[in-house]
Amino acid sequence: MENTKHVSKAVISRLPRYYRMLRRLAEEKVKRISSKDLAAQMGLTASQIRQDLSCFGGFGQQGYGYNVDKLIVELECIFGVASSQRAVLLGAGNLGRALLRNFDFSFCGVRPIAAFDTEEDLVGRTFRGIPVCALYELELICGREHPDIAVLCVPGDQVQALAARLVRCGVRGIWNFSSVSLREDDLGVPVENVHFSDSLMRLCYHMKEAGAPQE
Amino acid sequence: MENTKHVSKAVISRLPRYYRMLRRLAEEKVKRISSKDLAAQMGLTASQIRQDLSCFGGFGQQGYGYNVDKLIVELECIFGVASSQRAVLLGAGNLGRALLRNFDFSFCGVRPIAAFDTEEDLVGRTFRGIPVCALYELELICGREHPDIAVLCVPGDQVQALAARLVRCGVRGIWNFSSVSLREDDLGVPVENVHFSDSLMRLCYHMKEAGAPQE
DNA sequence: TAGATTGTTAATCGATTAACAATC
DNA sequence: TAGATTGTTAATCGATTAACAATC
Repeated sequence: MENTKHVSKAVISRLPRYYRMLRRLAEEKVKRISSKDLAAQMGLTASQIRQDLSCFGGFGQQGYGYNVDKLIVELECIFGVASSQRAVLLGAGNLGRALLRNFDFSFCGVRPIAAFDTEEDLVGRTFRGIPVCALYELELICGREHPDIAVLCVPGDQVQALAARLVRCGVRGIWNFSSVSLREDDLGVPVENVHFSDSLMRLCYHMKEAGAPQE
Repeated sequence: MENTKHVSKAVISRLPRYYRMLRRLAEEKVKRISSKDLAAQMGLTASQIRQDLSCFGGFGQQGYGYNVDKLIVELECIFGVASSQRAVLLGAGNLGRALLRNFDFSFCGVRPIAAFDTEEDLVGRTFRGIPVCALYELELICGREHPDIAVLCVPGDQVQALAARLVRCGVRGIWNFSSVSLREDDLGVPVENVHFSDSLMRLCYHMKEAGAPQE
């Protein structure tokens, strides 16, 4: 029903930022906020915030602003946070383990249920209560547990084949940390590629720009 | 000199993707590529690629396309990859260690020189040859080594103060993996915030969209 | 009631695409 | 020379900002 209007990519990439800021405000016991104040805190315009939110409904109130807790719930609804997606993690190397141990999956409404690796020494161990299983058990365990999301932390050369295998296992979304990009068009399910190097290169670019003018 | 035209944010965020793709093509021994072929492989339009690159100069040749190796060098120039930035890493927890061990800093022309932590058991250890130092030595070591970039992998509540301290130590850019966003306007140096949760929430959004229509 | 602030419409601005002369 | 493909200009498209009536 909220699917009628097309929501642009730009809007979608701002929504998680709104959500983070609102969760922080809620923690600080802020009960209400105007688009004006929210904009100031986030470095955006009030107009843009109202425009973005109005894609999904009228969540505010004239003369009052937005109720922080209510808006959080609305955003969780938009993202499906409440529906608690189940995730499997592929590759329990340094990065995979760092995610299992440190990343707050529940913030996004995601719950890791198992990790997989080919490394003998890792299989059987658990990290924050999540067991590492042997990769050959993937089909078996997915058939039983029906995970929604696969988190890929494996070397780049294995990613393409593994992603296809996971889609056959029924996962409906892929969160890809490997160095090789995956494409939704190839796989048939939504993909988010996380490329650390892109971010670091952008930083280097901006540093170069910041350095150049005055010197 | 390439600083005359203003280059939009959208262009800057595509440049690292071009660079990754070209590096991959170079590995596969591809010597030349047209904007048309590059666009097809990346899911963009040829026009956009030519427009983007022309912000920085005429790197192609009519009737031929782009020389892959030459274009790689041009992009490295744009990002300052060749100048080899030196980085310190703050917080040698799971994520910090995962970066030190796995992430290919040199791909971006960055070289980690030291890590810092307050944890006694970590101080003195090395990861991939990078020593973990005590945090109280930060000013001393920065005074001696003049790092360009700080990589922040510390808990959210410490980030703001630590970032300011690093800027006083002379770092010119901050790569922030903590859950709290930093802003260039507050710090006076370029910042890249990496928010895993934003990416995962976007994935959840797209999964919800993909699921809704047919069912 | 008066003040504040929304949701929405219209105006502006910027980014992407299309077209094509230039030229390898 | 003919074919291919660039860099750039103009046209289109979309996203952001400004303005304001509606209303809490």
